[in-house]
Amino acid sequence: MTPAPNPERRNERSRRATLDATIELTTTRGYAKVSVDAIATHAGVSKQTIYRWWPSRAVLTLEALADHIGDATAFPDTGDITADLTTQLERVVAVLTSPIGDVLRGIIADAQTDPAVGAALRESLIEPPTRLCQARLEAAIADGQLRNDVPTSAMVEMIYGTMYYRLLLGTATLGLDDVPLFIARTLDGLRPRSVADSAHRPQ
Amino acid sequence: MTPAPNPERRNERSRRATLDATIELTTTRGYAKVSVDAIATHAGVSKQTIYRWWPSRAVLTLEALADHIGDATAFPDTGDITADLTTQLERVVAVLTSPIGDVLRGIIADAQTDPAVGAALRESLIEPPTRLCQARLEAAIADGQLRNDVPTSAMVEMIYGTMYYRLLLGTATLGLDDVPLFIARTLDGLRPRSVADSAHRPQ
Amino acid sequence: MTPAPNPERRNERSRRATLDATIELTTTRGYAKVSVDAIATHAGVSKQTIYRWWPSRAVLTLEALADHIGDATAFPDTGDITADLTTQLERVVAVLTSPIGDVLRGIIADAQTDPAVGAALRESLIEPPTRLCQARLEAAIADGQLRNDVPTSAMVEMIYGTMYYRLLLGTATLGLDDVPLFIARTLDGLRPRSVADSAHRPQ
Amino acid sequence: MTPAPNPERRNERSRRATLDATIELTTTRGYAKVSVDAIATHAGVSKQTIYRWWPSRAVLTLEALADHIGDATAFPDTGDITADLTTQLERVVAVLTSPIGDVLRGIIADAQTDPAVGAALRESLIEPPTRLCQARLEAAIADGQLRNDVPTSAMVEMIYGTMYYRLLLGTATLGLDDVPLFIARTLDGLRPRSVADSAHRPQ
DNA sequence: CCTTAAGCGAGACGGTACGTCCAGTCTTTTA
DNA sequence: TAAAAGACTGGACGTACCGTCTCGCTTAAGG
Repeated sequence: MTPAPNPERRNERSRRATLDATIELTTTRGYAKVSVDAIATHAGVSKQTIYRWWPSRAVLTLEALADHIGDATAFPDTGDITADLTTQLERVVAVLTSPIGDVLRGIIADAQTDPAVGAALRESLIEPPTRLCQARLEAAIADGQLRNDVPTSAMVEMIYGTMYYRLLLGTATLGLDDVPLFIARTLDGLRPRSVADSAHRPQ
Repeated sequence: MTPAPNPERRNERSRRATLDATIELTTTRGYAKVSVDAIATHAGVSKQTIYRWWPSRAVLTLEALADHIGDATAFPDTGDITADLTTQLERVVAVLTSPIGDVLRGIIADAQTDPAVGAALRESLIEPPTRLCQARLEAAIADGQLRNDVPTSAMVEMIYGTMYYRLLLGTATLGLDDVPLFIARTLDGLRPRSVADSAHRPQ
Repeated sequence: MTPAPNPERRNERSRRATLDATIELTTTRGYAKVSVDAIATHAGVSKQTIYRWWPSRAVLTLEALADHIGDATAFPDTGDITADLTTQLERVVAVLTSPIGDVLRGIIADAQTDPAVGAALRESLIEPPTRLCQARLEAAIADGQLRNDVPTSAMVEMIYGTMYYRLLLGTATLGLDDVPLFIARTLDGLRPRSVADSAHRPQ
Repeated sequence: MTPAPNPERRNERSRRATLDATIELTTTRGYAKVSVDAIATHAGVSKQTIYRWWPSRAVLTLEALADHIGDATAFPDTGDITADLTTQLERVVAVLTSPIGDVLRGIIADAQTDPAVGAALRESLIEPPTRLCQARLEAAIADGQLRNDVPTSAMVEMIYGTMYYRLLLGTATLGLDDVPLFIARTLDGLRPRSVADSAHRPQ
């Protein structure tokens, strides 16, 4: 094992060039067609330097992606949970349907093989927005806009689930227009409104 | 281009051996660690024969999976949609949490790169059960158990979305116990039942 | 082992088509670029039929070549050995410098690997003209035009050696103009004529 | 196209191991039965490294051969051209009749197909000894031991021609005993000594 | 005349080697 | 001691042929 490099001596110029080249190449050629060699060459950086600081192409790309997107994902709070979720999800969909979305799909693909990628993915791209979303949902529960007997983690899964389902399985296209419908249906539930709600409900 | 082989002259023994070896190897070693060479050797079949009938390891594995699972996915209809969905989803989860689930994750990963894999995946593993599910949902709508203003395709996405979200992003484990909750929450909706339902609903 | 086919039942049309296709393809594409598959397809013949009657592509090509050239290699006898050798060698050089010569080079190449090819080569293309040549040389010896203490087999090697040396090693081009020189030098010997001939001769 | 490796950074250990393994395998198993994979494995070297430095198995084997033989082919000069040629040719025949000779035949075979192999063959194995031989012949001409109206290049072809003819066409075995005869006959010429030499000579 | 056995076209098959590509490690030189 | 440069091992890829095999179809010979 290499004895862990000293981050203080790290060359910022190399780091920058590597991240930039990664974004540049993956968004134009497609994640799968970009080799570490290509990134190194394009960045004017040695392969060893890349492997010194990142364990794999997927993790590197993940960092490049996070760096590129920034964390300007502050969740709006207008008081109306439907409106706020819509605003936020539209931003997410906008990203997912851009070339960046394809890169993300490639990373998710690699995460199926390499647990470290999965962990890094959740930590850097999935969980931060999730936490903000859950906080907003908690507020909506406190407001009485959402029921209090469903954990917000489950709510998040319901909200994002459909989107990723389409993205990864390709069963349908994903567009900004879909967002209000996703949210409405998730929040509304599927059962007819008039009859007693609990009739067919188990547990 | 190779001039398209004649399926009538195909050797069934080779086909069987290939599919069996594929299941055997992918479920034990893990999809990502199985090369086409290994499958060929293990099946006592030549690599060329594999490439003659399947365009890629992913499509081969997909067919092996479909062959292995069989299409005994008839949807139950007891009259109670909640119970029937539960029965069915539990079967699905049972598969997804077995070694087969890991293989499927590998194929979904490859589908992100190769559109042909995505198409084959949808056609052989995703859409057939989906169609059965939608038929059952239509019946439930006719029964008055489900609202009639949401397309069944959207219902399917909501039902399966959460499951695949967990499976592919690894945000939480997936177990048989989760199924009733997934279904209950999806069918119930998230908003409190007492207040006017349409207040916050857009569109 | 296949139990030896019955030549009487052989299909002449297939034989012809195979030989013709072989000549056609090898002379146009080059021997090395012609596969048995290609010959079979081009001849409208099955591969099995080819392998039933010929042990290898090289032997097939050899037969095709012999069939194509014909055995019109009667050695002239005008009484003048120098003139006759020149006539004959010019014919040989004409063949060797045509596309056929390239095919022959390919066969000689294969003969280095497969002794059966070597044997067939000698038997069908090398030895028949050699025998005629030796007969003519015997006559010349009887005439007193050639010394009688060198076996005609050795004479043949000297006469053809230079030609094949150039052909196979590519040290120089081979042309009709070279023939008279080859012959003159071979027949003359290399030593100055005036001094006593045996001075430096061993044995 | 691969961007041409830098010879200065070449790993000598890999080079040595590759050349040694090539000699080892080709001389024991026979040139035709040795694959690049086998050489790589036997040398503990990756196939890519072999292809980085050599364009083909034939060229590699050629270099291995040249490396193995060394260039200790200094031509003797005792003043007696017959004796010197004999000494030298006996060395050549000794090599050609050893396992090395079989390897060389394989390379000559490949040279019929691949012009690059032919060029490399001439440059590394054929021409250097040829040049030394020609120099010795020039000296003999100056001595008056050989006639001055035949180019030494033609003399070389006559001297080596017979040998290669036998080697490649297999018309007769090649042995050390043949050398004095080859040389005597070549130097003597074929015509009877007593009569006027130029009688039948054209040109 | 009718069967029977061979040759045949077609092409799938097991197998071997090819030459390329990329991952990840190691080595050398420069700053 | 980080970094650029790039050669290295290792392993999978997909392709090309080889020579064998299996399948129906045709065709000639012998009962």
